[in-house]
Amino acid sequence: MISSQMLKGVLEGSILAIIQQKEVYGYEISQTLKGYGFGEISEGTIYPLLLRLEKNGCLTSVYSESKQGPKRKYYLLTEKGKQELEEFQINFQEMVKAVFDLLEIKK
Amino acid sequence: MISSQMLKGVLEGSILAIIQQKEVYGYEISQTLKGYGFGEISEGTIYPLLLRLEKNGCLTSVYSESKQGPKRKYYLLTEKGKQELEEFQINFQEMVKAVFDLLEIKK
DNA sequence: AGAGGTATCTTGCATTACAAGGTAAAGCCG
DNA sequence: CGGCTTTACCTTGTAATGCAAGATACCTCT
Repeated sequence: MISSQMLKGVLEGSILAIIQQKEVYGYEISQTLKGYGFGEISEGTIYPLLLRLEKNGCLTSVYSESKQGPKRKYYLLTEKGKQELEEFQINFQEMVKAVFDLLEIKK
Repeated sequence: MISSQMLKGVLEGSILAIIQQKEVYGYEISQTLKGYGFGEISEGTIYPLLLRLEKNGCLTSVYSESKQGPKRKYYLLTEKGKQELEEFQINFQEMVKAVFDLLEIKK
C-alpha cells in the first residue's frame, strides 16, 4: 500500500483527474481510488480535500437525490480546476523524472 | 520546480539513494539534489531529515576535516537503511503506476 | 580586519493524510 | 415496527514533514 506521506500533494491532483473524467460524488471517489491501487483512502482525507478545492474555486458541486441512500454531492471541475490539473500533471512528471534519474544510477 | 507537498515521502528515499551511491555530507546532498532537478532544497529540510534517519538507525556518520571550510559530517547507509531504500523504490513505483493509470484514461 | 563561501544545526510555522467519531437516509429482515 | 447494514456526508484533533529564518563557526582572500 502507498505510504501516507507519499500521497501528499499527489492525492489532490488525482482527485481532480477523477472528477474530470465524469461527475462523481465523494463516496464514489474513495471507491475509485481503491480501484486504481491507491489503497483505502480514508473519508477523513477525502471530504476535507474536496471542501478545500471547492472553497478554492477549483470545483463546484450539486446535490442530487439517490434511490439507495442519502443525497449525493456531485462535483464538477471549474476552469481553474482544469488549470490546476494540468499543472499537477507537469509537476508530477517532473518529480518522477528526477527520482527515476536518481534511482537508476545504482543499477 | 517540484512542489513542496509532492516532495513529502519522496525526499527521504531520494537522500538514501544518494548516500548509497557514495559517502556524502549534508551540504553536498543539497547540491546533488539540485543537479537532479529537485530544485533548491532548503538546509532546514535536509539536516533534520538526516538527523532523523541517523537516530532511526538508517544512517551512521563520521566527522572529517576539510581543507576548505569547517568539518564535514559524512553519512553511510546501515543495513536497515538499505532495506528502507528498497522498500521506498517498490513503494514509489507502485504510486507512480497508480497515478499514471489514472491520468492516462483521459487521453 | 572584513567579506564571502562552506558547513552544520535549531526553532517555529504551514500543509495535509488520517483515525475516530457524529449525523442521517434508505433497504432488509424478523 | 425495531434493529441492522450500507450508503453518504462532515468535523475535530493529531502526526509527519518541508521550509523560512536565523545562529554558529571555519577557511580563504583581500
